[in-house]
Amino acid sequence: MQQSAQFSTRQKILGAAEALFAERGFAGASLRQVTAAAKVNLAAVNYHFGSKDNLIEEVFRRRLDELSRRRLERLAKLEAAGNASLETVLDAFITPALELSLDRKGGSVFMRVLARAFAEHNSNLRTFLSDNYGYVLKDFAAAFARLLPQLDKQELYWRLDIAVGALTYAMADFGMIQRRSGESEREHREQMAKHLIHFTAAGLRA
Amino acid sequence: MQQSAQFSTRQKILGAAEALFAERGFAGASLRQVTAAAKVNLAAVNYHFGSKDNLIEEVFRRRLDELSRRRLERLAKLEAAGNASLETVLDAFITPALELSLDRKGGSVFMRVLARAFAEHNSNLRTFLSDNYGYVLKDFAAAFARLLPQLDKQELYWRLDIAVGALTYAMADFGMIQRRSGESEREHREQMAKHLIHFTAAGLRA
DNA sequence: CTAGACTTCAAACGATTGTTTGAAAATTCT
DNA sequence: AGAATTTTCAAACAATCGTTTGAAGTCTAG
Repeated sequence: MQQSAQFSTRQKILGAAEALFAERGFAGASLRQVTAAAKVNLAAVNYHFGSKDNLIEEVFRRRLDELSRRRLERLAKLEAAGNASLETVLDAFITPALELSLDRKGGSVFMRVLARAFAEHNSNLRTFLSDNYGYVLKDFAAAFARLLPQLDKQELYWRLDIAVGALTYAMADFGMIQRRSGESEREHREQMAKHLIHFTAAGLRA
Repeated sequence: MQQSAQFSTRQKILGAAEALFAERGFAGASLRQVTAAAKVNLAAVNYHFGSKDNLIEEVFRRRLDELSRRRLERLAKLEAAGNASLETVLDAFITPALELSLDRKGGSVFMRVLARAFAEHNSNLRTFLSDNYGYVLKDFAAAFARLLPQLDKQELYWRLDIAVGALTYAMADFGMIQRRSGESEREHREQMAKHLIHFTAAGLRA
């Protein structure tokens, strides 16, 4: 009957860690809480991941490898088809994250974990993310630069910085808007994506 | 010689706690680290504040009481003078925070602590902030509603939610833009405020 | 000056932290 | 089947956590 039986110990730990990190933060969630939620032995974390810090990095790697791939794939398709606009490029960035959020296997809290990482200002974690996934933001920044040739470099960077903030915050569901009753999770997320693209595109080209 | 001598034990603890909470989070910063940085005895925290949770709330109270007062004061002045526009109302919200950031007495990290609180999704902390300072956001939301009568309630709430995200993220300095060499902290912050107002106003009225 | 209140201090409380150990159990390979 | 490898487990490690204690120190009012 237990759903978790079909997952490996590794996957059970990653899933429980992701949920608890989202809820309590990296320092706030202990390995005992994680292993209890995953219904595995405490020592399994150090056996499979070596340390808590490595577990944290693995929580990101599990989602970000595919998320980055899908984002860049969509972006490349747009450019190849000559369909690149502020709206479609923003869509290429947002939609893969939205699909991840709707993924049955617990992807719905990962964006919250990702936003937590932004708050860790000087830690190894931000360096890890920047080193391993910074190229994604770079490619998107280049696409925006092509679409906004009238903006000088400084002006563009300011706007992209603000746009990343709006996207990060909204996709982590940090805001106060709750899903309306009678509205499915999918509908709610799609509404959010629609407004997010509209708002951010206007801010970028203002 | 030591600058801290002019501050009371209470103030020294609040200042050190604010800085360490910004850097390591609430769970990540221990009371021993806080009292060591403040150069006071460990027991002083429980003597003056009762508990770590109370200390956290007091870190917010110390800044937010005045910040909220100044924001609403500016907003009221705008409305009295009939000068309310998206730009001026956003300015009323942002400028007091900018001034706080430039305050010599360590206000520069408080906005980062505030953004951390947004990541604590279900904790007592968000309830505390919402209960005690939620009226500020409510008053500003009402002002925006008056300025954007063409938007229905749902549409308006979505945009305000996204705007709050952009403001929170940017004012916490979570982004990647660094202060340029030869640029003062004040100039940097003022540039940020200018771009933030421009971007957000465009997003709101798009 | 002295009594009383306020503040600081070193030390210790039990609980919890991440990590390690070595043996038991389960799995894989020949 | 048995040998070898991988995985799980209960137990313990030292370190650190928030909090409490009671005595020593500092300050203020009468």
